[in-house]
Amino acid sequence: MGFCNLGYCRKFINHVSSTNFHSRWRHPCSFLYSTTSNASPPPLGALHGHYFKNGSLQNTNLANYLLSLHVKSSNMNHAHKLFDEILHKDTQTWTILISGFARAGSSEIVFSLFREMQAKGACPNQYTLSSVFKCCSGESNLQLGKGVHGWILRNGVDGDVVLENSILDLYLKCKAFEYAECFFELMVEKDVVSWNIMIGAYLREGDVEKSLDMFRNFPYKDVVSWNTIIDGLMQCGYERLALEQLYSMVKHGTEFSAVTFSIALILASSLSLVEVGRQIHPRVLKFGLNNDGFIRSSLVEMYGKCGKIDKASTILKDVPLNFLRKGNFGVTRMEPKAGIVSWSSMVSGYVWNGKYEDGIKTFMSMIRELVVVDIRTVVTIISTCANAGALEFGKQIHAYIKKIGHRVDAYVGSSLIDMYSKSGSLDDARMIFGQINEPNVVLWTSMISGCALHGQGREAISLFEGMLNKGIIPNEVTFVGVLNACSHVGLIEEGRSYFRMMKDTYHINPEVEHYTSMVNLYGRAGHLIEAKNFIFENGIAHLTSVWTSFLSSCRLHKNIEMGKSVSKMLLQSAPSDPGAYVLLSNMCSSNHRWDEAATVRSLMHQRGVRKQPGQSWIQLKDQIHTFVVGDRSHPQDKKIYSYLDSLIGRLKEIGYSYDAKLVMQDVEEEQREVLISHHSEKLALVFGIINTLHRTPIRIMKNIRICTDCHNFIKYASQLLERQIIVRDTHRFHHFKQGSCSCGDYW
DNA sequence: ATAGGGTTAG
Repeated sequence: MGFCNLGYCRKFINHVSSTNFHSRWRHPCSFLYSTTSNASPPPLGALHGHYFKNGSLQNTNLANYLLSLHVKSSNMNHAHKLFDEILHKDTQTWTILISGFARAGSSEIVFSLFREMQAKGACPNQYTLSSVFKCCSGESNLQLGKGVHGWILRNGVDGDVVLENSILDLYLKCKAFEYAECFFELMVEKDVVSWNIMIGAYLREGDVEKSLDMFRNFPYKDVVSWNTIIDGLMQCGYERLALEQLYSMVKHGTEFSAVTFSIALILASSLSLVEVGRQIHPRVLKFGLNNDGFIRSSLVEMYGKCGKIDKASTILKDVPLNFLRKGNFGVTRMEPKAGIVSWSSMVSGYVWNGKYEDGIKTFMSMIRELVVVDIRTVVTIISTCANAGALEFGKQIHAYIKKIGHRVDAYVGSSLIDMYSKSGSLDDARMIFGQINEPNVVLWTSMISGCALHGQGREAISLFEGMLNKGIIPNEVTFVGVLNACSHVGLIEEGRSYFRMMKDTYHINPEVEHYTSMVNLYGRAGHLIEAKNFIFENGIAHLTSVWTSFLSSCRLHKNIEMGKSVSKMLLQSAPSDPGAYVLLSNMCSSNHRWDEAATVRSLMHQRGVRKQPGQSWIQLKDQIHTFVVGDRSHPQDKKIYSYLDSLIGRLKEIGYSYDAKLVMQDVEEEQREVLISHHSEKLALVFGIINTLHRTPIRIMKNIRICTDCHNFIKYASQLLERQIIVRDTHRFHHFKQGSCSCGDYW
């Protein structure tokens, strides 16, 4: 508490008072505008070159003005270049650049500039300092923040309410609550921002009562106060309460801001109040806010949730590709933060529509255009790569992180571990994990889940034990990983005891995922009775997912009677879920009960239930190639099919036989054999074989589970071709090598 | 120049 007393010394440092940021902001070149009021201003690049040539950059004021123009148009790479050319840098020069990078969220650059500035003997002013604090808050860099705060107190820099707010925010973001509360009490001048910071901080901590209390007792609420409380309540899971506040905001007469619209749209879609969302959309258009990245992404999410995918993708499609082009005057300019989000939502939107390729390509072109992409966005994209299983793109982004010199901390590391393990490279995931020594629960959980995904049950368990030894408290996600690990390897006893540990030692209430994992554990090991008892003992018989898992175990262990009774029940209670139909039909056909299988299929057809079309994809260099069953759309299709036919023949010679039973398709019976030999994973595999060098491992991703025939086929292929073949299905990875699979045919 | 919208693991 050494520097709790905020009696700033009134000693003015000369340059602080003499540097009036705002008055110099417009002044030096204003004549440019007055003479050409209607014409667009000359391109900034030309101005820059002009001044460079005639030596104007020696005039610091003029150079600063030019610098500020670059920063205002978010052209940070130009700004940085100009900055290097300015001969005599004053405090303002540094401040303009630093605040620009702070606004863009490039904290690392801000920190290094700040250090450089101090080393060069330029004295930071309150504007520089609030930018630095903003970055410290963003990165939760308490150490640096404290140091700078100490420096302020030692040097008696005159602070204003803005600076104090940024300090307050720093301590709250770093969870130094006692200190922050004391700081708040002692603030000489508090404004609405100070209150909003406090209210927001309590909500982040989940202290709804305290924040609501503060909010209600605060008479000078502005639109941000309302946004904060509404969004915070929503984040804390109090969606109804949030909606109430939204209504009182309207009653109160506070005008909506862009943020309010964005929050309201998310609220509407999370409460499934599609009508509310639809009412908001035209108002968004009326306010001209449809170019706001946040709002756009909320609209996409809302329409996506209510099944209007077309509408959502239209909203995405409206974004011109040069929307975010930064820099010159003639082009639409956006606030950098919103720009990054809009861009990021565009990438996510593509992914959400299954257009991984477009999404990641957009990212790559963005990197080329923007020098600065903040790390949060990068993390979002890494998780996109993880879900797409796009190893090559993921690697490029990993390289990009190295290039910009960002430290791989627990946050970034977790997403990289997830990306590598979901893309099939557990070794790379292990390598990242080995490089980070942080007792972070998410970090450890990603590694545990990665092992589980690859069937490395023992490794997952030893990681989990290691984590406990380090004193890291596991959470509910950790247990999902651990239980999955047990169920993939059939470690019944361990699974049971970890489930108990979760409830008794860590007081975590099991969620659907944990229950499903337990039912999976018992069921896959063939303990069907125990699985059934578990379901009833835990009162989870109303959950569709546990029965679906149970049903798939019935199929695995060929217990057709139990399977049938469960399916019947499922077809009644969840008639629109395709899972039960598919499983039941497959179970019937694999037991040669063709008629019953056909009945199930026609019932499904009658009820208009459609199964998710199976897709497989494989990445080759910069492209993802996607295949569906019987796909003829690929440019190499002739080559693929003829190779596939000859491969089937060669595999049959070494023992592969076509497995007739199984896998439902919405087609006539006689087409069955043809179809099965043209399953999407076979096409993707052949495409991979043709286009890569001998012995290169092949990685294939699938959006549904791999069928028995394909599993068998790939086993033989891995033997014949001496290739490692890695397949990711919805549940786990299969590593095929020399004729066998890492799952031990247990999936 | 400070606060609010998207942010890693199931």
